[in-house]
Amino acid sequence: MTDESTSARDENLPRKERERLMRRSEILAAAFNVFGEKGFERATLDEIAERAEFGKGTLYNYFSSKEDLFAAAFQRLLDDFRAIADEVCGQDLTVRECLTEYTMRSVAYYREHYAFCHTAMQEHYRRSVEDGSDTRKDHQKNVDYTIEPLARCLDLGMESGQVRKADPWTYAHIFVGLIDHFYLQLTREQLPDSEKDMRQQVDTLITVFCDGIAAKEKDGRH
Amino acid sequence: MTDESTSARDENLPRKERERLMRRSEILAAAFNVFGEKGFERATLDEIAERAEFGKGTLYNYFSSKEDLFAAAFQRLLDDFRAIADEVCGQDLTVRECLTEYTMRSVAYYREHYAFCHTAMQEHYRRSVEDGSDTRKDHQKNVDYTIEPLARCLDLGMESGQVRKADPWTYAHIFVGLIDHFYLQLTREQLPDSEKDMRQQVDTLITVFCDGIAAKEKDGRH
DNA sequence: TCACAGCATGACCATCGAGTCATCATACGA
DNA sequence: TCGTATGATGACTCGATGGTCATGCTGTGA
Repeated sequence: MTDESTSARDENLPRKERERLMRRSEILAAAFNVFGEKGFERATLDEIAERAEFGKGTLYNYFSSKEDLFAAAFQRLLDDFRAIADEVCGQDLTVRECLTEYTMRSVAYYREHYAFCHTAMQEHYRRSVEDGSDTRKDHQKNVDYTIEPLARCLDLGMESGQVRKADPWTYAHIFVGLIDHFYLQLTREQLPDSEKDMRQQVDTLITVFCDGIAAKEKDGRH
Repeated sequence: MTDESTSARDENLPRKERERLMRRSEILAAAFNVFGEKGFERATLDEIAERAEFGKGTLYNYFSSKEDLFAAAFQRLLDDFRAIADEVCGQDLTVRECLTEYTMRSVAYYREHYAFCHTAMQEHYRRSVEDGSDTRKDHQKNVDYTIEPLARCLDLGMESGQVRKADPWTYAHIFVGLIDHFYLQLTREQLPDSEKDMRQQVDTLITVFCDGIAAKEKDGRH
């Protein structure tokens, strides 16, 4: 739902196309809000259309069904997280800086789109148990997509000697587990508001992780 | 949903009454399953009735609405947790034994009724944000009800010098936060199956907590 | 200015499910 | 055995909502 995620993709398209994407994006934004507030079932297409300032029929010019609209919103969520990882890892940072930055930004994103993140996780879970598919595998695939750049970053860190040699994906998953900690705090509204306090907390967590994965040295200094 | 929670309340009632409670309990059990599998909105009274082997109309002789049925199921959940706390704290145990036993049993309960616990938390959350009431306060009231015996147990521990003097409710809440750790693992299907391994994990966690709240002594021994 | 393509629209339809109630089965007391 | 009360039942009602489509509007190019 970041503006960048919209405009970045539009750049040099004919106006018609750009406008169409714009409208699609507005519908998606409304869907984010309504799905977030009401959950999938209680959200109505009428309300989403009204919020987006379109008629209901218009929605069907952009999405084939309520389910499809939800899937698109969910995909947007994944893309946004992936974009954060891409951007952070694209800069020339140490592994530690990378992880810190990623954590700060993704928690900020969580906070901003808290309601939809919540609904998305619920519905995703419900869907994966519904049709008997393996929950974990499906979920894992999505998580992997969003953090792939982090895994690559860790891999590079291993080659450059910053990080202990191991499977980078394993470390990436452990890292995500640690971030969940913040997500939980968010749910309980226990997260500090100020950027400074937040950075302090993130730093504590990153220290634990970085010490845990740091290349072993003889001096063992923290 | 424990059998005890049903029969314990029935003891010496006239047969009519007992049967009525029994049937109510069966409906509640079906509701646990269907709400758990489908979530509140997707669950239908037809299915709940079918599972309970009653006609749909019969449900309305026991509960006034779908909402009411859900509320009753939710209350049953709280009562069951409360019953665990009551029973554990009723025995003559040290604080540490109490907490260990409570953890083992509540995690076992979580595991058995995982789906409904999940749905219940989701819906409870949704409801509390819906009507603008304060989420945290409402949620806290329910949590407090279920762990009240634990708070009392901690309070006694303080008087008998086992536990550092402080607000027992604060400690009780911290303790619940720690248990959440297991709940999360459960969600990810990462919890050990064997009783022995489980007890091992619980012990680790309890040690952290007990060391943290132990009355301060000069020798400072772990 | 006109014709046409593309798109927005909301009235309409079909489905679904919560909740009702007339009816029927059963138990029990007279 | 009969009459009554209690309670189970599922066909039915009715509102809500996902999805459709005939209509009309707007912008563009001739």
